[in-house]
Amino acid sequence: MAATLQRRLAAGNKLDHILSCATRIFCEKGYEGASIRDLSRRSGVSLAGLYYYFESKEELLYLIQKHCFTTLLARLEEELGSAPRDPEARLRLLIRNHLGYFLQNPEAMKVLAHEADSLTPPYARQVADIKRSYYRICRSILDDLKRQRKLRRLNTRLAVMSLYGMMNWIYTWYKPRLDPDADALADHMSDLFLGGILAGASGSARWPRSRNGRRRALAA
Amino acid sequence: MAATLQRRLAAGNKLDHILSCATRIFCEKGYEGASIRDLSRRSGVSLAGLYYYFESKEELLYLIQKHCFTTLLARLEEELGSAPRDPEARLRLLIRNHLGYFLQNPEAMKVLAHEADSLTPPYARQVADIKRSYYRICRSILDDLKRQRKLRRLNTRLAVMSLYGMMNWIYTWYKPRLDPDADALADHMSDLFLGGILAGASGSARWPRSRNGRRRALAA
DNA sequence: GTTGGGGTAGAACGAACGTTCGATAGACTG
DNA sequence: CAGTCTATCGAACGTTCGTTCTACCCCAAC
Repeated sequence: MAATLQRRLAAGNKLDHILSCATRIFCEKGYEGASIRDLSRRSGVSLAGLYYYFESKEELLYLIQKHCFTTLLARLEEELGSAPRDPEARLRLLIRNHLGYFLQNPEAMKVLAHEADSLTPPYARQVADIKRSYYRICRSILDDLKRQRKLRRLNTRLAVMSLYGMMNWIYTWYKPRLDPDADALADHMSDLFLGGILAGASGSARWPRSRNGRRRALAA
Repeated sequence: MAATLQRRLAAGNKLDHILSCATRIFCEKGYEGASIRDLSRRSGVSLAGLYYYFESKEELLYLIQKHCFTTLLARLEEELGSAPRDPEARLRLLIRNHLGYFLQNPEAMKVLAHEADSLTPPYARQVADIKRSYYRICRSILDDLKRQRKLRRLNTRLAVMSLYGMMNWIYTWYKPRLDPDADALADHMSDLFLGGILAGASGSARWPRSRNGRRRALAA
């Protein structure tokens, strides 16, 4: 194990090259659909040679996911460290960070979002831990916002999941030529989400609840 | 081809059984990760016997996706047919229809959302056509809403995609015991989305644009 | 009572899979 | 110069894949 690590440090460049090829292939064909032979062809490394750099196909996916989530989380924590205390500002920062990283690394983004369930327990747990940290940051910002604005009816779990859904779904539709850039997209989603949170869940009853507990649609 | 159709009509029940087993397997292991042998075991039909009912593994996925999208679209069109003209009401109805169907068929939902790219051209195009119809209904409702409320800055494409992202991402996190039921979820997402659209994109400038065209976060 | 076709399955096909074996070439170490 | 270690490869291993071949059973029609 220690020997493996040393090897990797010595040959870091080539592993990086392999990982970036693997990311592209997983993105194009999915984890299960991609083969080590595809990776061999694309990277120019022989089939057997690849196994000098990793132990299994699954570890390959793990390395990609771990690296991306770690980077994403580290960037966010750094930015939040020197950010204002205001929850709205912090949430906007989180969204900008998330979309900025995702649109800069669209292939990795797809592998993160689409292969979230492809790892089995030994690897899956480690990635899940990082993801949980990332989730919790967003959730605690939202809890702060809820307190600050007295949003009594806000279900923060649902809100977090809705926000991540909006953001993570991007990989299925985003066209760089057609759609706005990362910052504009972040503004759009920040406005949409914050507008919805602040307008809908406060006591202002813009959409009054009907008797059975569901909201009625307004007739005009 | 006509003979194939006749066979299927005659033995419709068994094909249904196979399709429902296949849906569950695709849901659990993904399209690429699932094998016809899995399906044989689960359905109780021999490996060769299965091929009496479909022509290939890919057609199996196609049949599942086509059936689900067609049902979803038909339900929506029926409900919208006898619905009020008001775009907000119609949008709420669309969301309720979408989530209602998805949470009633969670395995199929995952296969639709997660294997959207797994079909190759001959099959993919037909499914894409149905999806496009479904997308356009939502988009045209949003265009109506934009006109009605004079939401000058609303990018309807982004709005539609954000909404679908919120809704389709559900399959990654929804826990029936923990989370609200379909109607409550539909209300939550309707309020969030409509609140965001109406508050953020109107001329009211709740979040003033900064000089470079991006919005500034408020300091309180 | 024979015929014919719908429905079924055992066994096998060739191809592709993830992984490993054994060898080799070069570079550093004593 | 002998010995070790890193990095690499061709070839092969055993397994599983999607699919098909062939034969069988059953039951209705003639």
